Amino acid sequence: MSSDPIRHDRHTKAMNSRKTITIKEVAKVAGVSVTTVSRYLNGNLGKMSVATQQKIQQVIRDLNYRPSAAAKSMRSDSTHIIGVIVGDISNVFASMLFTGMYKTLQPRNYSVMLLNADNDADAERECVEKLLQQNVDGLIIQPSRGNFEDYYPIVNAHTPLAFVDRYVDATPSSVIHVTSDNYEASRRMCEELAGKGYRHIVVVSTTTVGTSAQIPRIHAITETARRLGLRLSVLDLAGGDDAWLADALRAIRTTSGEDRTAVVSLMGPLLLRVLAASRMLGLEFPRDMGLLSFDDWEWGEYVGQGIDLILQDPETIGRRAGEALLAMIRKQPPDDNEIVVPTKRIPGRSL
Amino acid sequence: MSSDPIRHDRHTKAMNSRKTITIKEVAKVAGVSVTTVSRYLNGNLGKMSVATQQKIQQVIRDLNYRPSAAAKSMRSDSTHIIGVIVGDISNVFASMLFTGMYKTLQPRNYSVMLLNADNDADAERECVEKLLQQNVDGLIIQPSRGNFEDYYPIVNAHTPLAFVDRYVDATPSSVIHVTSDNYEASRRMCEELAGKGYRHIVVVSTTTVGTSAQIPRIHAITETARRLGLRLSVLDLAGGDDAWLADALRAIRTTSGEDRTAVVSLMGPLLLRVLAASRMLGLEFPRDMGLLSFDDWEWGEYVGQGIDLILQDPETIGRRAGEALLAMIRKQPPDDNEIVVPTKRIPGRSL
DNA sequence: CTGAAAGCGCTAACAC
DNA sequence: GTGTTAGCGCTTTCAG
Repeated sequence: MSSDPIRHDRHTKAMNSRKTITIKEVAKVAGVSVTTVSRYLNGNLGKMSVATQQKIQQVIRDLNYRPSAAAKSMRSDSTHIIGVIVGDISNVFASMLFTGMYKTLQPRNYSVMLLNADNDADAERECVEKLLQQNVDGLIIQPSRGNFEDYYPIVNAHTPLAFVDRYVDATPSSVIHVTSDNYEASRRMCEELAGKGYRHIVVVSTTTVGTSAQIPRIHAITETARRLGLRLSVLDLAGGDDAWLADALRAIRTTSGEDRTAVVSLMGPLLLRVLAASRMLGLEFPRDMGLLSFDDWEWGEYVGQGIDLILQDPETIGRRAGEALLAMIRKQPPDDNEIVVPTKRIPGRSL
Repeated sequence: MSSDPIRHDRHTKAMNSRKTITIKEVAKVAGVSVTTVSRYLNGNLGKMSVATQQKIQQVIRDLNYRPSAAAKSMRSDSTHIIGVIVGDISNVFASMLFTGMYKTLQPRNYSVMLLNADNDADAERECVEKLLQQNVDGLIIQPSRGNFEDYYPIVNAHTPLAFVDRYVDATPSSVIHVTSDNYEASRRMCEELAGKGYRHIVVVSTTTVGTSAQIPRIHAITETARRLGLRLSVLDLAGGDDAWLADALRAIRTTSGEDRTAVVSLMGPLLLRVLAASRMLGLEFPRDMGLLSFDDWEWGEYVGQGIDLILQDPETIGRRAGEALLAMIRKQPPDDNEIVVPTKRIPGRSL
């Protein structure tokens, strides 16, 4: 062995291993069987002699051996991959959500495959299909479809599933569900506005997706406004541009008369639009109107004297979803599949 | 067949396929060989009779067959997965970068495995290892290490590689490299500040990573400032909090004397810190000092009367990296491996 | 304490 | 036009 006649460049730093090294070669070079190597790799060192272990370890280093995930998963039927589908990755919400998941999944040695459904039901179906073909161990979805029927393939494949952020009708109890406290937060907000003397609430929304978290918010606001005798207008921005929004706001101001008006934006990106429209109109908050927005991080704090916010906690949503999913994968279903993550009211100077 | 005596629930919507369906079963049920099914699946319908095609398609639907990516990749030695490693996913930059990559990769039917290196060299090494075990078809990395030696395993595995955003010493020309025009943009900015009458530049940086894009920016600013005879201070925030920054800024103001001072923040997150510190001090821009920041999206536009920005285009960086990488995977190396994506100067009212 | 060998689901020669 | 069959690299009984 030490007088190996064949030229090899194992010593070269930039070694160019043409052929992929397999467990078989490791076994051969180490002078043991593949079984033993496999056992070593999986920490299954029942009563393996220390000498053997060291030998194997040495050979693995020398040969630069790297186990093939595909072959492994084929036998063990577990990929240690979690599939994640979000509505729109360019959104800050999605990126924080992902951060949260990652923090729980990575330490447990799970990898994440991240797909974007573009808030589109068909695209989402394809994403699901792709991930099922990858045989992912679990799936976390910010759903773009409203009815659970569309997710049957996942259930049939026996793949643990968690929904985050949005609501899906007829979701079976075996599916994990993690959202913000949309309803409660909206109700409290309405009561606060009324307490502050606002008599007219203008909701700015954009319900591009039927499953949007904006829906329960609108419900809560509607009910609470009715109960408290507040006037309510809903501006759905779908399609409209900033100028359209500016017009709408101006019209509303006119009709408000003596009533104090508060504009409520239902998500971070909408706040930007409201600010742009207000700038066109020369509106100032809270001088001319009150302003409050749902949001995902605190940039609004630095706008003007600070915008009043209801802050979601996407990172926690992601973390909890990841934890619950891992529990399911381990066949230890969590006690409660309905997880609600509280939002936080950040006071500003726009009310 | 129509009088199948065995009870099955193929008609049930929520069918519970216990066993995984393989290509073999499809073949059997369709009354053809596995080869034929495989050919059908891969669109390799040389002279396959239309009848056979339809039959197979039908059976695939009926059985709810889903090809196994692992088995496929094992034979074909290609996973159609691209590994992506970023420094910090919670960063807006990373999320836009990812968006850009995704837009080129997804239509070409590549999936993305996204890992976070936490701006840490060791963590990054593990990420690389993991992705190589997954046998990814290509790798896009926002590098956390400064020397190319550390990336040899990737080269040895013959995996196409692209670096984005940051610089790695001694990178071979076979590796793609996509960055902003950091140097040029910084030089132009200095000249602009001088032209506007600023005599003192205060750079706020945080060089947590040795490979940071902030380095070339600092270089360019240093050189240009010297050439133009501007005074220059560099505040490295590493470790310091907002109060520390406030103190530093106050001290600098004192020493500035009659010189007009401009604060230059080298990345978006730092701008937040500068704003927080200024608020503590009661500083206003541009009344007391000028302010300009590098950033990744235009939120600064809405702060005060609008912050002067140098906007990066992370989405384009990601897109270009994805395109070049795909070209390499197809053995069509792009003409130029050094891709520079221009930044954009967004005028504000803080200078 | 270790090994031999079957087989996971698929592709691609090579046959006919 | 379609079928047979040998592996891809690994885990895991079952046997010593």
